[in-house]
Amino acid sequence: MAVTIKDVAERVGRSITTVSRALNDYDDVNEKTRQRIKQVAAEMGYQPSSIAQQLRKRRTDTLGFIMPTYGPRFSDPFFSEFLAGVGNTAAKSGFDLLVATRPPGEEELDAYIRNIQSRRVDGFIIVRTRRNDPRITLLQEHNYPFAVFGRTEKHNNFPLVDENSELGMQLVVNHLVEQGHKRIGYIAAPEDLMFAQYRWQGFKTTLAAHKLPLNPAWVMRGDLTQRSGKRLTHQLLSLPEPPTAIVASNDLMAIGALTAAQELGLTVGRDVAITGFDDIPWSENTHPPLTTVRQPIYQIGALVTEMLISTIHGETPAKGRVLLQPSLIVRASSAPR
Amino acid sequence: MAVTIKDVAERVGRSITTVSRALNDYDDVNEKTRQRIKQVAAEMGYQPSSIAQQLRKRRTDTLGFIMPTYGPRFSDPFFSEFLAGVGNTAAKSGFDLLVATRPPGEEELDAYIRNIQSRRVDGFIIVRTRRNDPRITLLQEHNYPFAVFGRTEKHNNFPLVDENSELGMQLVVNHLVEQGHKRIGYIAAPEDLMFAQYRWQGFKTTLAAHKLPLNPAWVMRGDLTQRSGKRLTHQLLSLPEPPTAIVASNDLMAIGALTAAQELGLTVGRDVAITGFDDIPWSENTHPPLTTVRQPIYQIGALVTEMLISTIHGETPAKGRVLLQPSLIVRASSAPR
DNA sequence: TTGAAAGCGCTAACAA
DNA sequence: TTGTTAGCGCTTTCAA
Repeated sequence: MAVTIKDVAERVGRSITTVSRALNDYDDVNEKTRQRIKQVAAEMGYQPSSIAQQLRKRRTDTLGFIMPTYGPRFSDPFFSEFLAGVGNTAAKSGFDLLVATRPPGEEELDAYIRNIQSRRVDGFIIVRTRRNDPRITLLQEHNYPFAVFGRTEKHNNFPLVDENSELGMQLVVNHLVEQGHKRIGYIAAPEDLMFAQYRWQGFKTTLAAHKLPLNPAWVMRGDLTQRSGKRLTHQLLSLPEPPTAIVASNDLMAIGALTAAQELGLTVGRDVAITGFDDIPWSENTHPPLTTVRQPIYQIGALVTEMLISTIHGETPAKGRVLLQPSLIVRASSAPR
Repeated sequence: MAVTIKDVAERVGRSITTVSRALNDYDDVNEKTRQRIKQVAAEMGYQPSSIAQQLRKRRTDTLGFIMPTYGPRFSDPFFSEFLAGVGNTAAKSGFDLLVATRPPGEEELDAYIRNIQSRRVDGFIIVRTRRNDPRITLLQEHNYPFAVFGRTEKHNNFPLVDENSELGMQLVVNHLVEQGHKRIGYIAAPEDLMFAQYRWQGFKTTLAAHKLPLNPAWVMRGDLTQRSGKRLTHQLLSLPEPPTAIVASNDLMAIGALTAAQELGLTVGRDVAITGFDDIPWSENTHPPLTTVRQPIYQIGALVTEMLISTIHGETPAKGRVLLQPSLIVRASSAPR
């Protein structure tokens, strides 16, 4: 059995109370006593039971992160990088990270409710916001701490980090127009995702600013996977008057689009331009390398986590609402015509 | 404040004990009483404090998964898929999942020690075994439950799942030989990783079986990243007598190799064959699509988790040691010459 | 500077 | 069938 504070107390010949105070650096402990206690505790390999501490202190020093996933074979690279940002930052502040995966929907919300009611974690990290995000509604109703990557359609009166996707799309479209493209197609993201809105807005607005046509036949909606990017691109490029450039709203779909274009015998960059969004690590290793918009996922994860921890500590986060400016990464998939 | 068992007890006019027993379906509770208690508990939104339960029951129903990661921008797709397998399986058995990321080394081992001593989790999932894995040594010394994906150099007297990499490499080499290749290069994985050993063994042995030469100049060692695959392939293909086929010991390095070959103006599949290992999701979307060996990562994650949970429950896992048979996925990167 | 005692919320042995 | 009691391991009053 593991060594408890009682074992240490008996060994030192002091009370449990004194041991606790010594170890927690209270200043009403005799310096010699403290040193001896610390030494013995170390020798015995004493480590306080985190469970007992949690019960007593009424906090868990644990963050909850429930990843919204669809199929089992889920491998959106977004998550591993974001997770690293969250995990490392949490660890730095002495927080643990409780992770779960749930498909968006009832089960997902149940998981939140159970974790709230059983006080399993001190707060939640939310990602991939939806237009009317039930997770946020729930958390606000319960007055439970959380911090978010992404905005929602409503108030947004909570700690959040988001990236300025409208600007990102503006950069993409400007770039394509400079390359001489006039017929630009779009592969949108699922409508309920908030970032789909912003990216689409940015696309539409910038197109209009250039007085370019927005042919409804050139607009498709995918599900963020390569598979759908590939399928939709096949459709786009088989139109009687196909677009000369295809803007995908994430990298995964853009990668699928590359495949589709090549299957049709086209040379991407020369015959058709394709762009992505996110700058996932392998977008620089696609063939040709992918023009895309950079989002610093790791840093965003870190930032959101800092905000959550501030909130848990009862502080108003130093930066309550951060909007990051993305940058365009031009690669060969949108080479000059 | 959250509702406790005491609140429910007072509301029903029964003792705390009775409420506890009713809710946990003990059979020594009057059926009417039980029904009433359950109903009231539901109405009040009562959920037992998991912390208090953990303290009392002396188990946490939580699994620990410390991911060995190098740089911060870590995005090995292996992990997200494995994590999904672990997470979903754990959830199915009522276990939570505590996740952390640590670079292999002291800090990593410290994290294990602290989690063991503070009894934060009931057991650990270990991945990416090293030849003499200090994590396993530690866990065995402390007699702490764990289950492993991968073998080690020594006894392997613990619950493990691994895939038969030797066979996998044999399939790869046989395939390349059938395509007429005689000069086959190899990009190895970091030497301390156990799977590097098996894959290398499989490669070497099969080459010898075909009485083909193993030119030391054709063997390179990478760090699993695309970047290193690319760099080493540049070197391999710049040799006076370059190999006509390059076997990479994982997909990420193979993808880097594709890029390098193309930068040198070669057509992969025709001028040079390149193969990977893992079948990560986007190996089918590379250009050309990558010939590789399939590992069912998600299922492996699920299987390891089941083993760990059995071990925690004090059972000997039904299958204590599983060796999965991999299969070769032939794609265009190794088309006939 | 130290210790006794209470109590966080729950389960389980024991008694009634 | 129900309730009383002890106690999991810790922190924190309060009193000495």
